[in-house]
Amino acid sequence: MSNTRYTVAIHVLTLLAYAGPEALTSEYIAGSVNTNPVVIRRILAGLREAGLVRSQGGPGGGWQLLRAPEAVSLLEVLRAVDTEASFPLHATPPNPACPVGRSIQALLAGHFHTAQAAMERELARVSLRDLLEDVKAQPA
Amino acid sequence: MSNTRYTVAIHVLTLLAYAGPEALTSEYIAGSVNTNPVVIRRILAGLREAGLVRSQGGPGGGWQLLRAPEAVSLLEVLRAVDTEASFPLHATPPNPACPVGRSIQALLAGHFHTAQAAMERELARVSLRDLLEDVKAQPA
DNA sequence: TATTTCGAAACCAACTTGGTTACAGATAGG
DNA sequence: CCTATCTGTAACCAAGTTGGTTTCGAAATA
Repeated sequence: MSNTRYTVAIHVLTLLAYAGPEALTSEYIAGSVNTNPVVIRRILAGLREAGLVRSQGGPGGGWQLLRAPEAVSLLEVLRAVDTEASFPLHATPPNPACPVGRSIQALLAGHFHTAQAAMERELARVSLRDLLEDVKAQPA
Repeated sequence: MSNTRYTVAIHVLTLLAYAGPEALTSEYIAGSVNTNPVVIRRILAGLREAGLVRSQGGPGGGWQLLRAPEAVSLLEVLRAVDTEASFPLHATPPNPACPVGRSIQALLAGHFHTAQAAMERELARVSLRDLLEDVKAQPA
């Protein structure tokens, strides 16, 4: 997870929640994120596959959130953009003739999974509504 | 954290713990990890700066663990190789004229920090000794 | 002194990343 | 049915990262 797509995805979804039922174009969204509309469409395409948003072409079209903001957790967004595992293992398989090399991957996979699960538990506790409320509570 | 250095570092430290007081050369270690000795030296150089290992040149030289295996947690190893933050924020700063763009980074930084702290708490619970015991408990 | 080992720099191919251009297709609305 | 406005997608790019490799100097041992 060494890319910014997760952050951008949360940003965009919060923006859609902020906009309510109104559809936002990728160009408008790109203006808030400060990037290119195609980048936004790429990320939103993944969120659409996950069932979080829908898109509509043509005039007046754009993107809308499909769920209530309180029903979308940061964990769900992570799963939707999930690039892959938190901790990659070896680039090339370790030497199976070595006792450590033989077993280290399975051992680490277990510990890494436990650590990641703890992280995900925290992300599951935060919803788009939480973010939305904090945004609205901001001083102008 | 999208590289394999953390995994390799834990592998190497476990190997050093397995070897006890005996010094292991980067070439021998590379044989277990199945990579190039220079790659091993690069990673061990960082662990030496963190005070976890020491190196010695010349014949009979190599690398040794400086601490008792039970006194080295996976969290400490992570900190020693730490490439950087878990969740990178935006590539370019969001639009400050947008209410969401203005506040999203600070909000996410907080939530990401909480999530990472939970992950680190789990990594802190596992020591090199735990790994060593599991390796030794392996069937031959 | 000869051998072994680390230290460090330089270089490389492969891959990822975010950004950009370009254009086809769909849709709403007059 | 035309036109302006959207999305969808492919293709391309520069920049950065990654793991690996070669090379050579320095230090240490015996």
